[in-house]
Amino acid sequence: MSTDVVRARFAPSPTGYLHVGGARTALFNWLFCRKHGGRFIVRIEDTDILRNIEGAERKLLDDLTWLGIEPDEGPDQGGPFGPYRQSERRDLYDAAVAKLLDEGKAYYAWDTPEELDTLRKQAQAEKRTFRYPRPSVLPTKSEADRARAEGRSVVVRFRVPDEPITVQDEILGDVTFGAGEMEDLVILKSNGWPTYHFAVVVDDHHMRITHVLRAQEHLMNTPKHVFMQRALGYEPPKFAHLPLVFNIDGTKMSKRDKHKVVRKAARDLLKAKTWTPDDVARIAQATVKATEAWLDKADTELDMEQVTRLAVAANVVIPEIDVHDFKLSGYLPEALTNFVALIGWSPGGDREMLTRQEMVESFTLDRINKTAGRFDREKLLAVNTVYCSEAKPERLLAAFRDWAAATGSAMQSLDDATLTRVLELCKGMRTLADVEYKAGVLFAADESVVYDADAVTKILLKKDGQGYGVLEKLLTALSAVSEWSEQVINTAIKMLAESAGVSMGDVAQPLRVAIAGRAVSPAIAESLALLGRDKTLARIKRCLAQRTQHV
RNA sequence: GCCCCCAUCGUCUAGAGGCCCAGGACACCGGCUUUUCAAGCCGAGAACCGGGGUUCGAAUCCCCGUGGGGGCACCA
Repeated sequence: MSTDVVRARFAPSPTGYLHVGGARTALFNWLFCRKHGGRFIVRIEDTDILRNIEGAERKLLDDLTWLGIEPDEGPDQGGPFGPYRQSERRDLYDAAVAKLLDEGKAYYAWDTPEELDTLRKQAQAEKRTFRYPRPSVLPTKSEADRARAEGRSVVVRFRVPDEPITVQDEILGDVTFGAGEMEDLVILKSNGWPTYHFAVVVDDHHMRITHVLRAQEHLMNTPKHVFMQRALGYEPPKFAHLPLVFNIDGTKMSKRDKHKVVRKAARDLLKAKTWTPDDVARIAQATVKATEAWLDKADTELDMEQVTRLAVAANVVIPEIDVHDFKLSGYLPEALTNFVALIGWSPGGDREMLTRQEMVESFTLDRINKTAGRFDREKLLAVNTVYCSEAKPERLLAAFRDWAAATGSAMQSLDDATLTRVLELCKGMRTLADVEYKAGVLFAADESVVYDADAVTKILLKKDGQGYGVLEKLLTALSAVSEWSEQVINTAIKMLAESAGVSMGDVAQPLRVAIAGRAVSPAIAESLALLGRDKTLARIKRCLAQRTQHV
């Protein structure tokens, strides 16, 4: 490129939420641009009209924003080389196709899918690698028109030069492909839309893309792209193929994993005769026919809501795959990006926790690995824990509000002061969701407290119901507390434990079960302070009243 | 089947010929702390895929093998 301004892009298809793998690709492109004072472009690759999903583009863009990966040019912000949706750039592709056709570098073809399929099978039977057989004499335009008039579907294929090619990759080094290893690929589909390969080449040129950082699964596409760039007289950009990201078990991370986990659980329950096929359908709120097809691996038969219902009933956790999933699970965007940056890249030394600015400063292509990495959720959790504990109160508050709004948590209604206090009380949290898990009951209605059977047995009933005895004493003691503050409450509880000759745990635990229904809550005195005297006493009474049921 | 890429603890990685009988982080195990759950603190174990070279010297360079992965659409 004649200009020395770095321009890199992230080019997702609007087929769903942003995948974490895609997020990493986007992040690396963004970091690279920031590092070099370049421009980060987002382009929507929506040439496959059938696969486009309504609303997906918005979600994709919103997820990027949430991650702090803001485009300099894109559908939202526009820019000098727009439009930034391929569906709006048809004329560019048409012109480029016409040029290639004119110069004999591309040609018409009208084989039916069935014909191609037959040829492929034939090749397979003969243990031969199938490559589209280029006709020795290329069809003319009028022949193509005639075929079209006869109802044939006409495509345009690129005539791949019969010569070896070496692709220079900034990460992998030189990669050479032998002559005749690529077939004449379709560049214009019969519906008039360009294929991915062609649109990418044309757009990267017109958008002045200087660097293509993409996943390694695209490596084999690169020679095709370079051939096309040469044929069109474009200067190829620099390429850098990023190592892939897999699940911890080495399988590909895909949206299907969500179905897979739930399907396995459902099958196990069916096998154990815990569920019947009718149960599955009832729980999912779908037809038996649909659930059976789904159980037989037809992902599309059930939507995510139905699958989620099954997951809840089967008590399995659906793995997070999309950025949005991680958001709902309570991860901080800065933790997610930090973690994901570390798969296939490292800043060197023993550094791991980096601010975005530090990442930008230390980001170089030569520090990107060639080896595929695995997505270790445990490590992500650890990174998130560190981010939560190091976040400033304001940041944590904002992140929690963001999370609460996204999940529809009831804690949304709390005021800033209270929430800040709760967040402080919950320090040590691994995710934002932990906050609700731990402190949510304190803000719920008294009647909604459900007593965990295990906690009741272990804490209230043991030693002949010692726990209940403590609660009765607590009722009196707490009623008499002069001032309802954490300090005074704490003193009252301690004194009670001392005079009764029991440990702090013997008092705090029953009290915790009384107010929270289980053995988990923030520090007891703080919890009571937050709950308020009336509700505390009411909950203790309610717990005592249910004693008979417990026994 | 054909083409291509890759190879350090269970996982992510540091390591660009001697600084490495290999360092960090997560996980795991043991312990401490503790009114719960988390968090925190201390400690232990844990790897250069195999075989040949090159070199005074190789985790680092070369070759072969093995293993893992990716790609072979009118999907992107």
